[in-house]
Amino acid sequence: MSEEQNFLPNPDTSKSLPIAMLRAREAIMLSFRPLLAKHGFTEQQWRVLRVLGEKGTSDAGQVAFEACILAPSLSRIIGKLENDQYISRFIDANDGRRINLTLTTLGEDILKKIAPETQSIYNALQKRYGEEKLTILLELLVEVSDWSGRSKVF
Amino acid sequence: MSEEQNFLPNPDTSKSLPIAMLRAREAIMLSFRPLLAKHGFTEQQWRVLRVLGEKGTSDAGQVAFEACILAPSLSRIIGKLENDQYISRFIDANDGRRINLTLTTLGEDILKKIAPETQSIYNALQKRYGEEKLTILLELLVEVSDWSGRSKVF
DNA sequence: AATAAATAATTAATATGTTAAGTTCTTTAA
DNA sequence: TTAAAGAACTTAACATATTAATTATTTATT
Repeated sequence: MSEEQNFLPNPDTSKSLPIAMLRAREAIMLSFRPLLAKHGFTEQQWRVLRVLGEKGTSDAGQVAFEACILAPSLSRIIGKLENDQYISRFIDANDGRRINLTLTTLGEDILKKIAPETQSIYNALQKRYGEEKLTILLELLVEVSDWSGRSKVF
Repeated sequence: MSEEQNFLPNPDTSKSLPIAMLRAREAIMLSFRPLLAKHGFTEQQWRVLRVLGEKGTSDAGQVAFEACILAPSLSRIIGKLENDQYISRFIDANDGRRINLTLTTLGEDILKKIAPETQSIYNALQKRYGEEKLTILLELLVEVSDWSGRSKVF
């Protein structure tokens, strides 16, 4: 019989929202990670490429927000992606502080190659969990993150 | 007018479940981080202390699963927590491979001191987003992470 | 126009995430 | 019973997270 103490007044970890988000995210990423690993990308590198493919040329600040990556991390990530020729960066003509990022042809090609595979993985997840269930979950998550007008969070 | 390309066949990042989880988690953690920082703990260190307070003495594997931390990260974290006298570790009597972890008196004291503050923060979040909404969200998240019987995920 | 305040990005320092390799101990099987 | 397989933890190597400090540029003030 193990010694249970539980002198805590707050909800146990199984009812902790931040921990539940971590676990659920991990469960989902288990399906995606092998694909990314196969192509030699990390999650974060892939998010940067996706955002650039989606929004077109964008400055680092926009990419950081959209990809949910803090500025210091992004600096290193784009350094590597540029070095590997997937993106190129240049100073904004109207604001010398801003760095614009854009996909190279190589970056576009790899994106076009991998994106369909991620779609089929996502379809499998929808089948597994139920499409409407995932839709509701997504809505709730967006609601939580949009509470204060998503201002200055990143 | 910025150059939109969007040659991607998969859902845009605003509809990506993993990204939505990241953002929502970040929105929630914004409320908790200042408290932890005030006491000099990281999120992960705090999760380890919470788990030990909740479950009592546990081996490293259990703590890793409960706190949602991979084994290599946990090794470093418990090294620091032990060094700072919040926990102590000793080899299991029945299995020489296992490391048992337990809170020290100092660890229990700090837990008792901080836990009530986290509770009031959580109450504020419930008021902000609605209690039933958070409950539904939590249920959906648990459902996602429990899909394959939570076996061997960690 | 000169300077202070604000902004965008980077660098620095410490901690954690992730995968692979290594250690030690336990269990299995020949 | 002993060598092989497996399990639990640690170490290593590289990438990212987080906060603070720094640099360069722009905007606001006077």
